[in-house]
Amino acid sequence: MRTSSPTADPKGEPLESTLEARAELFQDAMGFSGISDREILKLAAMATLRRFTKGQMIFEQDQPCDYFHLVASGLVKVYICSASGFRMTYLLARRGEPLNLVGPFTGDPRFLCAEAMQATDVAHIPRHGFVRFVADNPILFSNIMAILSKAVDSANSRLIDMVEKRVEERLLRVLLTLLDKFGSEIRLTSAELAELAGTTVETTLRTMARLRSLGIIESERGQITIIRPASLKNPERLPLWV
Amino acid sequence: MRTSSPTADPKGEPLESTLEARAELFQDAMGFSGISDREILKLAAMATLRRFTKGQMIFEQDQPCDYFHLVASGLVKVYICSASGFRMTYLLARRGEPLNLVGPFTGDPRFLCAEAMQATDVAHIPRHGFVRFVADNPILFSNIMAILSKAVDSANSRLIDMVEKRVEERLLRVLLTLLDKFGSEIRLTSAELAELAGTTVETTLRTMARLRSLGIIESERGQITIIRPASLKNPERLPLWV
DNA sequence: GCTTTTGTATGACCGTGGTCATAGAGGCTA
DNA sequence: TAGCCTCTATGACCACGGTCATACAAAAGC
Repeated sequence: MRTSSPTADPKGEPLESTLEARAELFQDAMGFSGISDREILKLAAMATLRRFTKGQMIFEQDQPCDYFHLVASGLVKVYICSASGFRMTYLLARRGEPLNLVGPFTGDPRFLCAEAMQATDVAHIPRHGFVRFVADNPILFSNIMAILSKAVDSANSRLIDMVEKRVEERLLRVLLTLLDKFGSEIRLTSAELAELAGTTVETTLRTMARLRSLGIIESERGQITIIRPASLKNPERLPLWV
Repeated sequence: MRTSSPTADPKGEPLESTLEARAELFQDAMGFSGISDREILKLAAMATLRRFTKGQMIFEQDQPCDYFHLVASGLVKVYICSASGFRMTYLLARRGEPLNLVGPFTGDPRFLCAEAMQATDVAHIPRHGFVRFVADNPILFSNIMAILSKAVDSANSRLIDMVEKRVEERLLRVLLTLLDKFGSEIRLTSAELAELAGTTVETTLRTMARLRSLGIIESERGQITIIRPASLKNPERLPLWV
């Protein structure tokens, strides 16, 4: 039934898991609220878990999309990569967050790459099964649309930021977003922050030095601590989606 | 039945139209392929046409989304507007193109504004009716997802362009896109081009002067003619989505 | 133990492009 | 015809931030 398109085998190590554990994962996954337990079990039955090590790719750009991916544990960055190697991270996903909501519907290759930032487990559902499931549970459509609308808005909002905001402002917005999502202890390197803010490592380090001298943050290798969260919460500054 | 939320009356002048004319519009509208004629008639029955003059707003940001909009004639730009007044156009829609595919599903206010660039007619469908129609015609979901996936990819791709491409390259990409969509005669001003490329009018004018001296384009007031289309078709350079 | 790699830190340089200014040409209305 | 607005055009200025360089500390590998 499958065409002989250049599909890629899923990466990562297969992982044993119980149906209940998978069901529990989908139960409170982003975008899956309002689905009955019985339906959730169908999803869980289709899913398989795979384990990825730090730095391992979960999917790469220009590959057809054969699976829907949902993070079960760990942390994943989803980014786009330009021809010249420039990266822009636009999603940091942890347990319960999907990596590719759109891809499974078309199956077409996209620009996106996903990479594990830590040891990470990811649930895979074959795309056709996923699409059929969504068709059977129309509530999912509204959920997915709501998420996509945020994603599109966020991307467009960042576009404007790139034009009219300087690096410091963009970095503050990234920090605010991370504060909302991960709390005041942010375990990211300057390189990772740079990819989120759309700038270089050097400029990020310089800007961080300024923020440190202002007493807004403290930092050590691989970790940033936000000392004065209030100073990030400028009413002009909304958190990004991610 | 309607809540007393701060809904805005639709703008523009009501326009008489026949059911057949509206059906014909939806027939070949973007994203509506694969719908039976009988179903199309239902859509057409829900729709009303409104006329807008050049410069008139079709919807504005932070307004709840009460209608699905489809362009029947003319040209509309959909853009986001920053607090400081900076604009970034991300869609030029003409006959058959929807203005807000996502909004009707959530109804929430978004960042977007839509403005008529010429005398323009737009079909309005109340959002609840539209959502119900989509639920009854699941093919629409895949169509919409396919369009959204392009929109998200395009936004992300432009994000990368903003970081690593200089203005000339971005402008060339915009010109290539416009060439594909409108042909070699592009009836836009430098200000409109600037909003598409994410730069200022002055820089656009300077860059256009350079392209003119290279013999790539010719231009007069309100119009750009691409003389050497081949020179835009660098294999590195993909057209944007719109 | 050593070496290598990764992350942080900072200086020097300078190009792109934003801002402000001025000016003229084309089009519209009164 | 005058007056006004829009669009085009171009010069002068300079700051933000990218690039390249060096240095050092911490972690990781062998």
